[in-house]
Amino acid sequence: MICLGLNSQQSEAMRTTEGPLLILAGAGSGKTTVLVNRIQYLINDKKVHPENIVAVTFTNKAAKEMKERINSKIVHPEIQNLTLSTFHSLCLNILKKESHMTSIVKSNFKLYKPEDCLTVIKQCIKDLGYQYTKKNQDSYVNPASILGTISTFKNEMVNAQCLIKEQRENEYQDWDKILEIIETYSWEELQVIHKVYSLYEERMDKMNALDFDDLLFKVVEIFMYHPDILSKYQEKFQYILIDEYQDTNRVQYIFSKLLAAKHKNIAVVGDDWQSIFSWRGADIRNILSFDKDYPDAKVVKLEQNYRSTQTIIQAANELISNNLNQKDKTLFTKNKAGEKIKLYRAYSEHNEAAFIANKIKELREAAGYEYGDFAILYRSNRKSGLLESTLNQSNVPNKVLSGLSFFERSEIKDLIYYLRFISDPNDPIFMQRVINVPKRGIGGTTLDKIVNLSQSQPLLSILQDPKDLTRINQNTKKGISDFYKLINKYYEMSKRTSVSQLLESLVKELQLVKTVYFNDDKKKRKDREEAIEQFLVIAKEMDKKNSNLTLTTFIEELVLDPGSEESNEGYVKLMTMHGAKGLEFPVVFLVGWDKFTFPSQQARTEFEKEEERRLAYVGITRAEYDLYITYPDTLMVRSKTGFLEERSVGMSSFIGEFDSKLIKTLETTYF
DNA sequence: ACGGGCGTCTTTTTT
DNA sequence: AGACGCCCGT
Repeated sequence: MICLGLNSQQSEAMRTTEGPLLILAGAGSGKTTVLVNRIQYLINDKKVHPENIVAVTFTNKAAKEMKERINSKIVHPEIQNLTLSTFHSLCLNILKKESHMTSIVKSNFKLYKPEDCLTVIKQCIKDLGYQYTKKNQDSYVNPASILGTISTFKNEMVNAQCLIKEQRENEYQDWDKILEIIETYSWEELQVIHKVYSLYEERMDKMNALDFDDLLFKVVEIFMYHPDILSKYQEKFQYILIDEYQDTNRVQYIFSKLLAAKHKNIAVVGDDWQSIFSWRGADIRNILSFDKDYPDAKVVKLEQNYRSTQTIIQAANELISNNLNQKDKTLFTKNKAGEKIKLYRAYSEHNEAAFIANKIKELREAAGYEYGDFAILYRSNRKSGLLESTLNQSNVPNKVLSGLSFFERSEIKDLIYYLRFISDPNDPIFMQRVINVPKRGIGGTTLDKIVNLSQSQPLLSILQDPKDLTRINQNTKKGISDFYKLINKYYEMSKRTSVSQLLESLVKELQLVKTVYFNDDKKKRKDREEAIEQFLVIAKEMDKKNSNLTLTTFIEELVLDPGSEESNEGYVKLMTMHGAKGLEFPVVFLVGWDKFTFPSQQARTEFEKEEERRLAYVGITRAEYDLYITYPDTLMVRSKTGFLEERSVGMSSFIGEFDSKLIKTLETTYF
């Protein structure tokens, strides 16, 4: 088969179907095209059944994009049997199928979001006699950082017991790395971590809850202890494809390795230059040493960039060449030199935002760009607010992506937590979020009492008859009773009605905007009503798509993929550089490239600094034609004494890392 | 003693 | 936007 439109490396990556294959795909080298072609080739030419292929991506966005391209390109009666999903949802499905075969997870487990886990952690910290507020106190334990640490250990397949023993528990652990992590903590810190981790495990287990990291960890445990189950999946998934391999962490790496052990038809795609998730446990060594794991691996390099101008590629190459530990490859393009990279020094963050708003309007009028051609990328979400409001003031249509999504809106969150509590009315975490929404006279103290009591008796029975709660006043009692009646009603209803019907009557009964958000101005209230209406539409659509949609499945989908936001055309897109990975835009603004914010002050080790540089590389290579880099000269910074002060910062060191001939410095102006 | 309203501080990056 | 501390009303 001659495949027009693929260069020889791309074509080779497509045709090498048997045995291990490493595809090193530079930015903009047509990676997704190759993957889709490869799947098509497997199905049409190699006659592989779609059900025997699994393609794993990192983000929902990537999975969605690939699905769309496969559906429009590949015609096959059983194409829906192809498994294409993120690591997490793949593992969720495996766990749901296998939970009855093993004691590793209970059937009917539920999934906790990070914020739910944080609530659990806080309670653990408190119950162990530490404090999670008041930073200056001796007994202070930072819940977020403990949760991060637990996540790190779970990614390394270390449970609480294994942590305290400090002994390798199974052959899949990378014990050197684990020791390295352990060494970053003092003995005292480690004791605290161990105590909280143990209690956290116990509580999660008791509530029958799994966190995101458990999804992978538990599947690998099942594979380890049930060879029959593993072999079933090895037979099913004979052809394995893993995208963004440079972002895999240990447990994902082991998962892939176990799955591929039998047939060894594993193709991984990645770019070590774009590895930006090590803070989440991603281990760049997984891609760097793929050829050591599979000595007969074939390596294909996709080095031609089809996305960007010469200038952009040259700048990106010069920047990344400052990193030492990386695979030897190049990135080149046959595209035109194009525009120079524009550099703008702003007086302040306001001035920076105003410049961008102005420039977008100007380019749209003078250069024929649409609003949808622009993207503004920042290091941290903190930056989105100012940019968003400045663009709004200038009447530039825009959308903040990947930040606070639709499902993060508080009225939608209220409803989701109601649904979650209805789906499991014995869950104290879900209850806490809704018991006093709207106000029912139940405050922190009563809540604590209820939660404490729920350790020894079913939550629902406490709410039904709060006789064991000491000293509660009439008003509070009434509130609890009202809440119980409400939940009980919908709990019963959920057994019979569809998700959307349930949600619809819940929305009608709660009247959230009237009862909770009555203090908002008119416009905001209308906005909330519309969001709720939109949520109802989403529920209806999901009901329609899946005629036996259960409340549990509905919730799982929302938890695991809350960002199913359409990348709307006609809007300027705002997102983090992390969020922009895999995307491309005709015109890109990289904002906040000042010394203080980028590279991040938190990045202290050489390794972390290199990761910041890779992030810069990702940012630069998102641009097709026109790239703007901006930085504020002064920044409002909180000093150590706690006061906000204006500090003069200056430009990021990264800007000096590429040839100044590539840069055109723009004049600083007031707007 | 308890709930609720209001002011103040803080926020890397994400499945 | 959320979490938390402080103060006032019941």
